[in-house]
Amino acid sequence: MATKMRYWLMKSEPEEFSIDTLARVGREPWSGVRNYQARNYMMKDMGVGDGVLFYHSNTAIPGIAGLAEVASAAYPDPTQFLKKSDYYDPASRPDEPRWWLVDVAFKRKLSRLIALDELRANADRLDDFLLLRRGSRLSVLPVTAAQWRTILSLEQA
DNA sequence: GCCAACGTTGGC
DNA sequence: GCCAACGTTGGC
Repeated sequence: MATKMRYWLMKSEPEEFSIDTLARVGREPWSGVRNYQARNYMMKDMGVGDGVLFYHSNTAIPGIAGLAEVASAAYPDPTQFLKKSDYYDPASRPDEPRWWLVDVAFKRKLSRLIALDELRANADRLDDFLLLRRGSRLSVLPVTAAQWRTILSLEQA
């Protein structure tokens, strides 16, 4: 019996890794997450085929730029063991990795960016969307099926 | 276990 | 570049 499909939002700084980069490479290990809550979503709750809203953060107009999907089971983030990596974690041991990730595969770029401002303007239709919570900094967060549908309907507006 | 200091995120 | 919000670290 298939596990129920879930939906997520994953943030990336487009200067580091944008939806266009994902379109070009097709698939990418989501490395560098160093927050336990975000890690737990990837490690414990994600399943292959889950929907992903690809969000551009820390840029002139932050917002949802495209759609992707979870493309692998969780596995240890190799960058935590690479001394030269920005994501190196000297406290993590190979026999007990601290940081896990999933691969993410490109689905499509949205026909237009759905900006954070526009999401805020529709907050009443998005029922406590975690992205819009004050002070929210999570880089991986769950999206409900209803929120997913509402956001995609905004694309046509 | 408390909490001040520090580092990071990310909108603006 | 600023800084509010938040997470982590480490002394005690």
